[in-house]
Amino acid sequence: MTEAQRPLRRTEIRQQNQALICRAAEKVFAEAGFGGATMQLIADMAGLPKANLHYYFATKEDLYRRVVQDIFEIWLHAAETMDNAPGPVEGIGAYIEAKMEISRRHPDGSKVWAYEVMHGAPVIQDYLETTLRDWTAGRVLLIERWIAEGKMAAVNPDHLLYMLWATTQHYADFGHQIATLNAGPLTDADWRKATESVKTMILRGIGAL
Amino acid sequence: MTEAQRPLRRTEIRQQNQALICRAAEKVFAEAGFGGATMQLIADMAGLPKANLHYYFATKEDLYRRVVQDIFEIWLHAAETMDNAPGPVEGIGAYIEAKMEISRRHPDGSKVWAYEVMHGAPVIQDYLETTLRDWTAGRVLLIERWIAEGKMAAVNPDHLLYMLWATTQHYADFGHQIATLNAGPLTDADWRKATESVKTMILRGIGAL
DNA sequence: TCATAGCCTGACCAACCGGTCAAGAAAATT
DNA sequence: AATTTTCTTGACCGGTTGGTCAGGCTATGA
Repeated sequence: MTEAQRPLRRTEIRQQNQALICRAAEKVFAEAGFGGATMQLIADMAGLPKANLHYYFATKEDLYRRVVQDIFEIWLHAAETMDNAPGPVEGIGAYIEAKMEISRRHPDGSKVWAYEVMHGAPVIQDYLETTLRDWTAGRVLLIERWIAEGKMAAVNPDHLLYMLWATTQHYADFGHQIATLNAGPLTDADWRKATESVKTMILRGIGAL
Repeated sequence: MTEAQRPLRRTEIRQQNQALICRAAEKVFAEAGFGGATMQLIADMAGLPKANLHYYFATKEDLYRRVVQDIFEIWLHAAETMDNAPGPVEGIGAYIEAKMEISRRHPDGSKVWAYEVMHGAPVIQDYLETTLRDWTAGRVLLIERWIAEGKMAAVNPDHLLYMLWATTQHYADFGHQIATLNAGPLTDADWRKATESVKTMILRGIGAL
């Protein structure tokens, strides 16, 4: 990426190459799944010899785990938008916007996550049982409080969360299908319209509008 | 399955073995993706020697294509429930119920479809551009008529369809995640509650309730 | 009963896979 | 400058994969 300047520092080389490999791996894993991806393909995509990948990541599974964890981090970080909101219109509205933005900016990451979960979550099962479960439980309490305060209808909080995840991630995971029906990739305006549609339908669906 | 009775007819043998192989393939493709699945695994799952698979399906890709097409058929058939309905409450309500039932009965098929689309739909691209596009266009007209007749709010029909697909298929594709958060697979009552929640939120979301 | 056509399968193969390794190049340290 | 540590890479390996094939087996039609 950056043209060859002065010799790079050791730590820089490490970080830069690891990031380069992760980016390439994310794309290949998204396009082919774990089984269909090959280290050679990832190496070619990154512009490095295959043996160099194994210098930074001992096994294909280690590299895959790293990619999945990176996505989970991004995903969790966006989830914070839901907190500190006075009500569902602001909280859930902001969460939808954040998740739609991730679907747009990190479609490959979203796909790898989908692959992983569909596969039975062999790598991130513990995350599901700890971090995700805790986060979900906290958000359920938040939603129940909003319901008790009369700020939204008495919907089932779990299924509301599933709907939020499903709808927003669909624009990444099934982006190819949407692009085909749309006769081309979504434009800026398309994404704005999609986000607005999702927000309106869901917020009205939970009686918050 | 059926105990060895009288010798089977030729056509019966063909149909029976092809169905057996397809069922096994669906499961393996869903669990491992196209790249991760192996003909040996599918053969073991079907209880047949690997060479026998190649007698009925020339290549792994042929078998995969058949599995994807079978799912598409089921999917399309369920889509008919939306027609001949007086309004969105009946039409979309029935469609949600049908799709939730498919997610429950054919979770593996749904996952293979998801894999295929995430992969860029190399096998069913033509279906997307013909059959699915036509079906979608027809349903968009139907929804626009309902809107014009004042039976529902003026939502964007495309994004409504995406939401329907995303939400219902999520219960199949991300079933493992849901089961983990739910501390176990969904029961009959759980599925009924899920279907009701989805129906209520979406129908209210489009102003049909 | 016999011939034919369709079904079955163990053994095999070339291609490819993830991963190793030794030897060299480059940077850091002394 | 010398030495050590980290980085780089072509060549290689055992194991697995999709696919083949010859030859045996079984139902069917005459």
